[in-house]
Amino acid sequence: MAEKDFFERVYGVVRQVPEGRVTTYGAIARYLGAARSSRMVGWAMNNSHAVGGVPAHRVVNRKGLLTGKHHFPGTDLMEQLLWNEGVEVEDDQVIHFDRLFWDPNKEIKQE
DNA sequence: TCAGTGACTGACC
DNA sequence: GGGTCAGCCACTG
Repeated sequence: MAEKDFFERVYGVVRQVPEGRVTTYGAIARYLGAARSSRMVGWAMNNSHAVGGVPAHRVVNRKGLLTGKHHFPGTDLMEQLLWNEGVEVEDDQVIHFDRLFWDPNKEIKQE
């Protein structure tokens, strides 16, 4: 893969997340070879609004918790977006997270 | 320049 | 098995 910015790689991975699926900060960080820099993934999401086209609502923490929902314009926008894609959310947590989890390491795993 | 903070995670007790 | 600690890197005051 080309030597793109760390953020660009994060965005690239998030954009590849299929509709109705979710992934985690850790999975993305691991895919980028920075498993211990998962916070940077979260930071990238914080900046994703400036880039646009990044379904940040499909990115949750490893527990399937919508930890970043408060960073969305609407209080429940993140949850609404997930519901709109067929992802069930309850108590700020993705239901059947294990089933909906989309691992870039397994789905992409190339380059 | 230094110190604090954050949309996280894994290890340790 | 649940709470605590440290590591990671970038940004802000």
